[in-house]
Amino acid sequence: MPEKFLKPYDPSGTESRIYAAWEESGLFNPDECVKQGATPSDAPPYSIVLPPPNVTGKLHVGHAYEDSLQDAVIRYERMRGKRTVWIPGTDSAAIATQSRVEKDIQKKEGKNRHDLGREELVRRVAAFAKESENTILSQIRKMGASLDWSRYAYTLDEKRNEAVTEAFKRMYDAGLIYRGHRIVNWDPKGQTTISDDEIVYKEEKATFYYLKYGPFTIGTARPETKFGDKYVVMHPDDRRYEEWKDGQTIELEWINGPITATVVKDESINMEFGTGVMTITPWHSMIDFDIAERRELDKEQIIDEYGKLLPIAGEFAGMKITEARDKIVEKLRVKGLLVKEEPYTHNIATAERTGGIIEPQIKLQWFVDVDRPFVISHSEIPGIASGSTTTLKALMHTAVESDAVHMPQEGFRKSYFHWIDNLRDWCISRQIWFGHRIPVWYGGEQIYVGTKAPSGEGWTQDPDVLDTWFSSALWTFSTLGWPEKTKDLSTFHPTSFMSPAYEILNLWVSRMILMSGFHLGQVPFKTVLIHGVVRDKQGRKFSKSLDNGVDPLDMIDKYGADALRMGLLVGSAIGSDISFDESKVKGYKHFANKLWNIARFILDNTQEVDISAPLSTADTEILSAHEVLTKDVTIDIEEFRIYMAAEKIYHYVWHEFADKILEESKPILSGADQGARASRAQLLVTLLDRTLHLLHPFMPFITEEIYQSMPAKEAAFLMVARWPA
RNA sequence: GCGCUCUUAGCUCAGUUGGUUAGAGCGUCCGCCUCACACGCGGAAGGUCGCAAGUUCGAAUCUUGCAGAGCGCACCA
Repeated sequence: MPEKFLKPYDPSGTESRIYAAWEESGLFNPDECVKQGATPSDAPPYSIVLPPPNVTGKLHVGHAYEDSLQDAVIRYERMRGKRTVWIPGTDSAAIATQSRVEKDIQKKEGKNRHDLGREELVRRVAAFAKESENTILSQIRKMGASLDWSRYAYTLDEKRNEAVTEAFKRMYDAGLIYRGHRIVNWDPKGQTTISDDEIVYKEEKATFYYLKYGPFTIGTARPETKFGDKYVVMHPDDRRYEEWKDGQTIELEWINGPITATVVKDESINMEFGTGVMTITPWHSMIDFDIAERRELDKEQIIDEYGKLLPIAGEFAGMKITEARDKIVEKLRVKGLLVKEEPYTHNIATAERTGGIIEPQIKLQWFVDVDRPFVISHSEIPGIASGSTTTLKALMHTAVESDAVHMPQEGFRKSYFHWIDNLRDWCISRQIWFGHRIPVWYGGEQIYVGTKAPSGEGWTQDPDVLDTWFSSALWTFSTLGWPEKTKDLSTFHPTSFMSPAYEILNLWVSRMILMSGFHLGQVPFKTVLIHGVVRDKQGRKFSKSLDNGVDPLDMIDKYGADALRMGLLVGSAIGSDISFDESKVKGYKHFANKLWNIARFILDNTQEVDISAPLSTADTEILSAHEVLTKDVTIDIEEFRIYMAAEKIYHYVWHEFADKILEESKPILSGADQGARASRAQLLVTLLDRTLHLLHPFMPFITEEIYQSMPAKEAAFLMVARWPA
């Protein structure tokens, strides 16, 4: 027996050695598995693409949880004999990374991005990204993740950029990407558009003003936007305003003098709210914009990109809206236009990354049209026939509705449909510098869309970059070599399994379905299992401001990766939030040691006994109980009850195997009956061997380490040994 | 406002299709360094499974209502 068994289990020394051995064997790569005979060449494929972590620093326990879950699944499938591949990667996360680096530079050097210039800033951001990437990849290795590093991808690498530009061009050619003046979420602080999903709503106490607008009283929380309001809107069924007709014009005294206003009757008005009458500011309000679009009304800009009032505001021009508000209210009061004011609580939109208060603006941007019908040439999605006419929205809906994308959690399914049904066109251009540059060139009146710059003089490329989710949305197939028709693509796509946090169900999952559906006529993955967010013991999110972050590496140093994996997986129903409890991790470190001691006992007591002896009846019974466990655990994993599978094995190992079987074996092993001894020795070795198999997806390191010391091994590594049937 | 989720031991959480004395980790108390393991062993305390009603032979598990916590979406100017 190796000497190391004489001491308590030492994860730190073992884990790095084992991981190096795995990596060196090449067996994370399915092609290598086939070559080495570990997997039959005609075995069914099973693929997972790692949700690429953002290169914005280092990993947190949330990533550790995600890695544990996927690694358990992929290791199980590999042991089932499938051709498994788990593809690693990282995400440039355009806006998140750039704003992170910009903040750093601002703090340390007092410079902003314009001081540095585009080239220099991008260089600095890329350097930071590279550094994070290295940190992150080493962290993932420490977790024991059995990723095929030979297929590593980065959203901003050359291959992925090719996929992005190609995808853009194809969608543009199909009329699904267009450039247009539409209202977008403008972040005056970050000086960029952001998507609906990058908005955080914050409650704000404000004042609600009632203003005299000719014969009407209108309500508003934003008097500073009202300068240009020349449409007064009410519901067509509102009896109170029956005498006013749609299109009728009225003269009235307004903030900066007399104006002509037009009455608009529109059903979008809520009669119950305020006075039932409002004026609209289409340039700075989503709702107003919709009304203006529908009724073809004029739109006028009041506030500029920096949140300052434009000349239309007259004497208030150039003021920041926040300081202008009080002054404008005062003027209204003086002019007798202020009827009353009352306190009011509402949610204001702020930018997630910069904290800036969102000011809706009409801007010329690039959009993905989710409602425009197009002909899908090839489709494998049930309910959408090849050659039929569909829309991106229908595609996203049908993929899940038809169960082509299996979403077993009913709650998340509902929430997905709810989101899809309310979806608006997706603004994909961002006014930042780090990311995939929009593959569009302008030459005078001409527009050129292509994967490379057009030949000839006088073309300038669009300065904007794409929303980071555009490249992430291609992830399941860009990682497999698309747009080339690679063997990987035909073998491993659609991927088998995806497990994102519910936070990015809409941001990412739906958009992967969109892209994969349009470009391949396939779903991106067959099963999506949404998991929860890891929180601290008080149920709070991990954040820098609370300083409650837990570094997975600290946990690994203290307890080992196996213990961390178990601590995260066991007792955490997938989908609900996970409270991170260090004491739990500690408990599973003890469990690892327990297993270690079981192995020591068995290896020590079976060395001088013939372990090929036939089993006794009693021993066969114990073995068949183990088979029941195996069956149970197998079903649990198949149905993604990973947490239950792990707990069952835990319970078996400690309270059945160690407490009962081992204890009862002691007198037999030390007894005089040679037959019984041999039989029992054989039983224990078999049990240990099979248990290691079952436990391996959850605790890969210690199980592999013990396996390497087993008297007879079926495979070079437990990692590629067969799952017991 | 609409939707979703949660409420089980002192703490953090499991409990798969309703079925025997409701589980795990940590914590607490008592006794043990028993020749695999003190990262351990033996024993103990601790839960009217948020509240109320209903369905059922039987409910932590299904239905309804109520209370509390959290999340998502949409924002009403």
